[in-house]
Order: sequence, then structure tokens, then C-alpha cells
Amino acid sequence: MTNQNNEQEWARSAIQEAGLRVTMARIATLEVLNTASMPLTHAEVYQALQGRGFDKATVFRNLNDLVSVGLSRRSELGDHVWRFELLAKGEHPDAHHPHFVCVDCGTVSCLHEVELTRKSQSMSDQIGKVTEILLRGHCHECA
Amino acid sequence: MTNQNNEQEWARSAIQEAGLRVTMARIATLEVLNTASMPLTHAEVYQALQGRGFDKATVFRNLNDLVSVGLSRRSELGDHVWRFELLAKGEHPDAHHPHFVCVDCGTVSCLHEVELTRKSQSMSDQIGKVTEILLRGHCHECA
DNA sequence: CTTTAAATGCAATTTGATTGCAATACCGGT
DNA sequence: ACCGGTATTGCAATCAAATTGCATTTAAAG
Repeated sequence: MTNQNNEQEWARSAIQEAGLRVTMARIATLEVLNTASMPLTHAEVYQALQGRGFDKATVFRNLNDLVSVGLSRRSELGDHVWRFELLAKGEHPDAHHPHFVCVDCGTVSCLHEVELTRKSQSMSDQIGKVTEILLRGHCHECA
Repeated sequence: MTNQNNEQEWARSAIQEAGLRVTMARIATLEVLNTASMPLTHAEVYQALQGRGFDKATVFRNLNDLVSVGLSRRSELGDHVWRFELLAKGEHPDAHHPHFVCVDCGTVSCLHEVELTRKSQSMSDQIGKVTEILLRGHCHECA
């Protein structure tokens, strides 16, 4: 109970500080993203809000709004679906942490600790500036 | 003239060797990809074939066919549009080596030596079996 | 030349995403 | 606590990339 209130209060102020109007739909959307442990598609967020009566266009717009004020990141992991992920406070929108995408079930996992070897970093630096690391494969569920 | 004939002849045999039927649409599609200096969208390929009378569904199907027989690679830069690029002869589509994709020009570079740290490998192993490593960013040409 | 499976053209459809607009809700000022 | 202007919402319509169903055509094996 207190927990919920805290979370809602956090969402309220996050939205307000970002310069957006505090609405039910925005609070709810932000809470869904906050609870998730992985990037969510619009469909998944909408699904999680079923019963609350929000329109899907509203959810779309709010997700994009959260992105444009820097609270969330929108990324595309190779399956033509946008995924939305809360940004940690102060986290740079372009500095993606690595993700793992299961090519069978489509599940996405965040890999905060994964990085390239030193040598690999300098090799890739010769090609360009890496902004995103994406691993694909078969997750244990599907394998 | 001889040049054109050579190229067409090359396309014919490439298609045939791949196990597909040799059709006008496929030859033309393959030639467009071969001439391009960067990955092309379906729209761009279709555009380049204007006047030849091919249907856009046919172009779509052929692009995907070329991908599925390993003549071409299909990639996604983050703008929800597939891009198609000819594979160098012998280049393996299943990418056993990491790739770098420039999100600006779409060019794909092979990074044979790049690998993850040991720790990262074991971390990702906990999630699943990694079959592909993809780095995205801005190449030096575009930066 | 005949046969037959593959490929094509055309239209319709799917799906994720976006937009126009009237109605509504937020929020700063009174 | 109330008001007014504007941001936001709901709803339906729309868009664009991609895909599909099906009758017709065509490649290529025999």
C-alpha cells in the first residue's frame, strides 16, 4: 500500500519534473515501465494496462512523450517493433546497455554487465563509434 | 554492352547456383543490389526497377528469396525498414563473426576479431546460447 | 513439346504506428 | 474554490511497410 503510494508519488514527480502534465495515463504507463525488467513493446504496455480503459493511441503517445522528455528510451532490436525502456536517472539516451534477443520467442533481456574485450573495443573503434551492443541467440527456455 | 552481358550472366548463374529459378525479376533485382554501394530498402530497389513492370510484391518476395538462399543479407537499422545488401561470395549469412552496422548509411562491416570478455560470455550464457553479435553505431564516414 | 512446380501480378489484408478532431482534464492564476 | 486556456485523451480514420491468396504465367526437367 505504502509501496504503491510511493511509486505513484515517484511517477508523479518524475513526470512533472520532466515538464509534462501529470495524468492518470502517464502515471500508469510510467509505472509499468518502471516495474518491467526488460524493454517492453507498446503492445505489452497496453496489455499491462488493460482494464484501466486507456486508448492505445494514448499509450503510444505517452510512451513517445516519455521518450522525448528523456525519461525513457525507444529502441528497435531487429524485429520491427519499438521497445520502451525506462532510463536510469541521468542515464544517457544514446548509451544503450547490451541486450539479448531470443530469435525464437522474441524475448529481450538486458545485459548490464556485458562488455567487449579491450582489444575488441579498439578494433571496433577503428570502424566507428559503437552505440549499441546486441546479442542474438536462443534463450534457455527455447533451446 | 559486353559489361551488361557479363553482369547479367553473372546474375543468372548466381541465381541458378543458389537453387532458384532464373527469372527476369530476379536477375534485375540482383543486378540492382550488385550495383549499389550500400544496403537498399525495398522501396529503393523497387524504384530502381521502375519501368520494368515488376510488381512490388514480386520485388519483396525476390529480395527475401535472395536472403534465404544466402545471396543477400537483410538488416534493420532502427527505422523499421529492411535493407538488403549483397553478400560477398562465400560470406556466411549466419554471421559467425560479429558485425558492425552503421545506423546512418546502413553499411555492415565484419569484425572478425571482436569478442566479449570472459565474464560477459558467462553472463550471457546464463541467458541463452549466443549466435550473433551485432554492434551498432556511426561509422567514421558518417560521423 | 509437354508437364508441373515455381514464380508472378494484382488486389486485398495484416500489423505497428500515427493523425485529425471534438470532448475532456490538467494546472496556473485569480 | 473557481475559471480559462491549452495540453491531453478517446475514437475513428489513416498510413506505410510488409505479407498473403489466388488465378495466371513461366521456367526448366523429362
